[in-house]
Amino acid sequence: MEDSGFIENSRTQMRRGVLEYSILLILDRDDEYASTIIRKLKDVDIIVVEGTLYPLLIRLKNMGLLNYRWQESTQGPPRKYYMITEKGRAQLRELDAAWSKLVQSIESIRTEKL
Amino acid sequence: MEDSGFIENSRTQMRRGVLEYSILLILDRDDEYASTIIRKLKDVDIIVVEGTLYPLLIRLKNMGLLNYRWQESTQGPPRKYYMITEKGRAQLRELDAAWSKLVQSIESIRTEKL
DNA sequence: TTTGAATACCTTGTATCGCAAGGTACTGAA
DNA sequence: TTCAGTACCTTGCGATACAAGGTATTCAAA
Repeated sequence: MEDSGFIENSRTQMRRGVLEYSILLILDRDDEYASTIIRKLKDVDIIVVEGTLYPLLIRLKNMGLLNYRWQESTQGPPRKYYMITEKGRAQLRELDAAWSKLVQSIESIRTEKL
Repeated sequence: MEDSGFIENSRTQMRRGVLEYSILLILDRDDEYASTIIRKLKDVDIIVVEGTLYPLLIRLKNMGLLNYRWQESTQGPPRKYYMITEKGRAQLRELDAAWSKLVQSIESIRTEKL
């Protein structure tokens, strides 16, 4: 790996850490299908591709955190709209806490409360 | 994977994302050897074990972001004190920016600036 | 009616990386 | 000289994001 690959790599790892969290946050607001989720994440510079998202959605669905319904589209094949379940919301609240804690932790290191 | 393994798993992934960043932050303040780094991270609830840290320090050293010197200990074998390099500091500044951006991104999703 | 472009969903193979577990080596005290 | 404590390092495994490629549906244009 060459030089500034390090930064890109590190950035990628940071993004990975919040992927599941981000998706649950988005679906907590509205039901969405894959392309919209990808676009919304991209809008805030969290780049995700299909090959990452589909297996992840399926995993979350199998864990009972998400569900989906098929919905017709005016142009193109039907879409799989994912929605968050009650169980998903419960987990989301825990992830909220975990994220806040992590932000605090980093802040502690930065300000030398060690 | 069973039920609340999800949260623990997600927490772990979040931590992973900031590991390199955390280590550079710590070494930006003082030179440290492995055990101290592990303790400082643990103090802010970022759990890391030896098997994770050693390869990581070696990788950062090979990339020229860190250096080390041997230093005697009053009890036990000599210690490998790691210190950050100029190059390391430069990359750290970029990670600072990347981290701030990510915190902003999550905040955007949470507050619906989508 | 058939072809092709656009859209959507999914799978496979690969590389990375953290972690559990286990190994080596140095030190000082019993 | 043996043992406990400390420190450094490696190996094998599992999880997972991503690149690349595949299938299916729709609609419009030829």
